[in-house]
Amino acid sequence: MNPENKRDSVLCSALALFAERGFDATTIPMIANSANVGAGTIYRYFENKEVLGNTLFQNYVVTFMKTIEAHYSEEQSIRQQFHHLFRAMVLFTNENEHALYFIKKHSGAHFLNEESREDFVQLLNLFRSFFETGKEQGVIRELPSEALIAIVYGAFLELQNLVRVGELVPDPELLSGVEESLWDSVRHHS
Amino acid sequence: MNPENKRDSVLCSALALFAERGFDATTIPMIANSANVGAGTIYRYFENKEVLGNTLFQNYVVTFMKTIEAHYSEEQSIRQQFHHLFRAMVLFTNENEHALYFIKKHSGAHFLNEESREDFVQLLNLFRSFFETGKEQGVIRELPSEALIAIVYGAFLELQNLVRVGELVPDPELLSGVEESLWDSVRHHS
DNA sequence: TAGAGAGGAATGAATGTTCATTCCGCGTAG
DNA sequence: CTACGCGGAATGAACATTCATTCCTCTCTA
Repeated sequence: MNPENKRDSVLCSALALFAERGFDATTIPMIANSANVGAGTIYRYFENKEVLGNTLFQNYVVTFMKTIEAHYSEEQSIRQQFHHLFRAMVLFTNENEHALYFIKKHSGAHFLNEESREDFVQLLNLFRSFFETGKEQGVIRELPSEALIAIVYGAFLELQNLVRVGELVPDPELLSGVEESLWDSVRHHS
Repeated sequence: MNPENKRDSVLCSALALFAERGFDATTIPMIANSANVGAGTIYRYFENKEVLGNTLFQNYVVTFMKTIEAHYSEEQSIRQQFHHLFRAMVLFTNENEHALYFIKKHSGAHFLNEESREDFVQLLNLFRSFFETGKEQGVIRELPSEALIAIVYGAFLELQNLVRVGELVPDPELLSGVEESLWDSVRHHS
């Protein structure tokens, strides 16, 4: 996001700081400072720190879902659907630095309100229904969908974190290697 | 850990709370209350909150490494070594509730001191050398070891979290299914 | 066209609250 | 009786939040 106004500037700085240090370890003055804005200005746009956190969380969960849905079609083979899911995750990560890591780090956080939690459940449901279909077709491994999600989601986010801190460079070769690895972890092997 | 004295009681309560809510969102009075101890008593045993956090972190990272090493032998085949690594992770998880999740959640936290960070690097090195050997033998997929670690570590911890919150029951069938899934994600496929 | 004035936006010092940490009086074991 | 371990109220620092004031920009007037 290129901050074109103070509100966006606050959101943008808060996202980076929350992802880096966590919600609780980030202070309002830090955010104000990083956004080049007075502390009071933040309260013109957000009722309080929690609202700011929830706004960010919901924004990005919804954006993530849209990214997935935009690249998704139930017509295709499960393998192709998986490819699109994976590409959507990569795309979202590229277009929204810090966002996926912020979501992951705070998906169980205490400051989240009901709406944020529901949005997150919906996101998981996208993945769940994919795996359910795959298992019905005998293409996906017979494990609880929760477990399959955890494997792909956990592995991907841990990788994304390495990229974030610069320990890994996401060139095409690495990406396709990772996609294959994750696919092998969830597919049915005969 | 069965708290037999006040110090252990504090450690035990702090571990559970840090894992649940995170270091920053956990207050000293919360810990004192949960440990059935006065707030001041905590300071008889730990210089301050950071020291308490680092003590826990180092304790469990070291215990985790010991658990792994106790079940490890370089003589065996890579597949067998992987099995032992996996069982060690499960074992450690069973014997030390909350501990692995605490480690994961805080492995990049700002309160960690140099020593804690070094211990964590050592832990990762255990995994790294396993994967390096495996790649040399052509048994493990050609991906950077960092990436392989992230996949196994990320997936396992996300799963362990599901178990922790009760969404998944770790029966033997599930465990061996997960082990196979993770093995398929890192092994070389011909 | 210049200048005054209104109204919204922005600021950061001031406020009240919450927390880590300290301190002191109490009880208990030796 | 004494000394050590303990609890929890007391303290001060750091924080989220508020608000009186300033600053900007647009508009209306002479």
